[in-house]
Amino acid sequence: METKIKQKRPQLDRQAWIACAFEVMAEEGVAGLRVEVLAKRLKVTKGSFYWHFQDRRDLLMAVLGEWKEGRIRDILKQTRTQPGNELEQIYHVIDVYSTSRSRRGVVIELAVRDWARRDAEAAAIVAEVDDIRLRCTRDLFLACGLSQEEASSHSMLLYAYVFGLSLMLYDKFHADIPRLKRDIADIIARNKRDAASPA
Amino acid sequence: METKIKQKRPQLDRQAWIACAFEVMAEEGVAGLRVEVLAKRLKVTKGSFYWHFQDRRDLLMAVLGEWKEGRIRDILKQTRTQPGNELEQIYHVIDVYSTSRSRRGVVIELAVRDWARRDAEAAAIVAEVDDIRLRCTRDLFLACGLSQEEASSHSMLLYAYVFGLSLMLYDKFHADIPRLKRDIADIIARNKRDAASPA
DNA sequence: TGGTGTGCATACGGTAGCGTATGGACAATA
DNA sequence: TATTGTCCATACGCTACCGTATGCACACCA
Repeated sequence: METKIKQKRPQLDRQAWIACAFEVMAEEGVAGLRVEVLAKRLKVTKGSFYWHFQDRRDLLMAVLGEWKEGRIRDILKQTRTQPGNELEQIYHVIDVYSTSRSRRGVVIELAVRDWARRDAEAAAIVAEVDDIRLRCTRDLFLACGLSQEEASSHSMLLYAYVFGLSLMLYDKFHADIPRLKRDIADIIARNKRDAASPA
Repeated sequence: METKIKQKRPQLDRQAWIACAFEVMAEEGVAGLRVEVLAKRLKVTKGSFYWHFQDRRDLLMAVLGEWKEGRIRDILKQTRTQPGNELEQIYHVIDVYSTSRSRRGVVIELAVRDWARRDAEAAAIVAEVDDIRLRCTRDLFLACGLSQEEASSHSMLLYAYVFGLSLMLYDKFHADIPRLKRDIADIIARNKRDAASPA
């Protein structure tokens, strides 16, 4: 004798499919992003899917666009700061992008980059995002007084490090990983420490 | 009127299938590693495959084992050096593992790590390889006079950097990428440079 | 010359997935 | 109340796979 719920399904839109696609992509990668799998998750049939999307690629491109916008918005947010606070902000960026924080975001990031290795359009988007990110943190290093070349090197090191870290399985290597990460952040943020702090 | 070639196919063995599997994995990732695709490449049918292998997973495990052995052999080779030559060897490792060198090796590396994200056995192998690599370069840093903690940090930074670099698309960022890479290698190899070289 | 095992071909059943065609429920509207 | 548009279900054909069963050629061996 259950209350007769009207079961008014909220009507799906493209956004709902895209959101679900990010979920699946985080778990299975782009290869696992199948129309019928998404349909099953959303408890509809693929008749619905092909109403909202031209085909599978249409969805993939929508996912890609959304990812790009989100990543750009995020890096701008993470690197915007008050003048004088740039060094602290650099540490913040390293921390935020270091795996442990948002496992989900990292996994999606890796899935997209894996995708980009075999798809030109995805590669173009990733290249664009990478370029913006590199410039954002380079500007932080510039504000800290590094030269153009130094700032560029450190910015590149920063990103390569945080992404590379997300690829590795280093649990057995050292007992105090957080400490290692702090030391590494120091190296990336200002390798001048040894020269400056004793002065 | 061609010479009547006897077409004596050389008889395939497991090794031939595994070698072909590495090729396909480099191009398509683990997801693209299909029995019938390999068969087509080797110009046989899958009847042959199931003669040499139990099933698809049997091949995958063989690939994984081979990858592990090769990676361990390689890191031992790349980090073995004469006493006193350790710093140079560190630069060598950074250079060798930096993308541009062996595109093929890098792509396979990424494919395996992508695989490890969803397969426990692959993850275990990757963890083992990572651990060995981290220890190998840590020993180089130790020989250079760094403390245990410093050596560990630098070793971790080194690997995260080289793998992370292979994930990125940074062409537009800077005109002289080789120079940036050299500067970064300096940072990783000895962040004491600024303190030491003026002395 | 018959026998045996190796290495592969052929054929089959089964699943998963793509995209299409068509129809039906339901709401808004006229 | 009839009409129209929106959103989804159903059913279909097609391809790419997996794994199995069985047969066939050929070398080697007695």
